[in-house]
Amino acid sequence: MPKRVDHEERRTQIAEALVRVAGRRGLHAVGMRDVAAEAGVSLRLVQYYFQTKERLLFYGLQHLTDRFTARVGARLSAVGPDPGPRATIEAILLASLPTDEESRTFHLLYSSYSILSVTDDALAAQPFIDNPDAAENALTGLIRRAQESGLADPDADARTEAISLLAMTATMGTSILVGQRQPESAVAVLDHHLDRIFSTARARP
Amino acid sequence: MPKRVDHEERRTQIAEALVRVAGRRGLHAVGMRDVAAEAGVSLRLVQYYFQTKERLLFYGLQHLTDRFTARVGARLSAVGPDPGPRATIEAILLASLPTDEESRTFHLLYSSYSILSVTDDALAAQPFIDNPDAAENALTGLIRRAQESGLADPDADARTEAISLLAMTATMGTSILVGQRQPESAVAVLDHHLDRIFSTARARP
DNA sequence: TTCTTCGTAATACGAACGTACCATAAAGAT
DNA sequence: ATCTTTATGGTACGTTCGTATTACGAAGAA
Repeated sequence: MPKRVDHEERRTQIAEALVRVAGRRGLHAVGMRDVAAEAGVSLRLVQYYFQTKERLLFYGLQHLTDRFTARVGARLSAVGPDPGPRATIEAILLASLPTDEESRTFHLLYSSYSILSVTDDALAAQPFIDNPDAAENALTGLIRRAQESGLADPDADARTEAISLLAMTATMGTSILVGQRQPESAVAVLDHHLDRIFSTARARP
Repeated sequence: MPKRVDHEERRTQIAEALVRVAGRRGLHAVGMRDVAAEAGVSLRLVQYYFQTKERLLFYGLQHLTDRFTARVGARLSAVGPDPGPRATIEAILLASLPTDEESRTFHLLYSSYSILSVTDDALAAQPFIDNPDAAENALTGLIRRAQESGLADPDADARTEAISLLAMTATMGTSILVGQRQPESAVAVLDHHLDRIFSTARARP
């Protein structure tokens, strides 16, 4: 046989080509020939490693979320050793905002997949559904721990605030993507709410 | 000539067929033949009233936003004559949540158009961009007036809160759409923040 | 060495899509 | 009554897409 190549590596290479071309022209517009050209391989090879376009798209989504998870992890370690809960939350949220090319692509494609999953049952059954829950649980835990440490408002509802922060981040991310909002504006809004949550003030007049 | 039909009426009829079929199968999957079949007319007629598919999509988007604006207006009048600012805001936000078939379709298609506009310059230049600004300004004004009337926390930043409420509503709407969240949960989160904003408590310990 | 299997290529096929073209009946205008 | 315009239908064209088919060189197995 020929050089016995690593299939997983090749699949990753092709999936990254998919992400690049989809980030440029939109997920709806990418064909198998585009992916092949972008990856520098023949159309037949894309078929060889992913038998069908559907499978290619699934794999691409998986690859996308994996890369994003790794990216958030890297951001977290970058804020220094043992960061406080607020810094941790801020890092997670800011990593989700489309401020550079990679996060822009991620946001665009993740949104595209989500919207697609509404009318595509096969996609709706894919694993990326549990990702939001994980983020929500993580933020809820961080806020709870901050409350126990006296760093955050003990009267705040941790889960509600976690949901709110993630929800605001997502929409404002899309607004940045379509050019309706500047990243600084989004950061200001998020910081506003972090200030509120991470204040030990008890509000009762 | 034949019966001299109202062009605008026909276009509306076809645009509504577009919205229906796109709401069912997704905007990316709708072709001119589908729209023609759904509207009960020939393919040629769709071409006759909209020369190109791009124009059909533009008109469909316009029709969609018009219908939604009317829907929100109807909801507003339904809350009774001269409602308070909070009831008004609540009506606007709840009307945006995809809780029935029409709002579900609106949310799905508006999101699809938005995502599409990121990679489609012609769509990005379309009018639907200013709609979010209008909602943001409306909510900001309502909060400001509530503050002046002593109904809302005078320390709140009206615009930031307006942005936040709309952002949360949008993301949670998508979550409902993809089946990740129940409408009641979204309403609870929104009410939580409305309670906070519409409390006259001064928070300083 | 011969045989089989794996990676890669080129190309063909059938379907679907947007668009263009041709046709025609009906209703005013002259 | 003829002519022109309008609304509508049918259908053909060219392209693109996902997928299938065929082919072939190279490397380990026998």
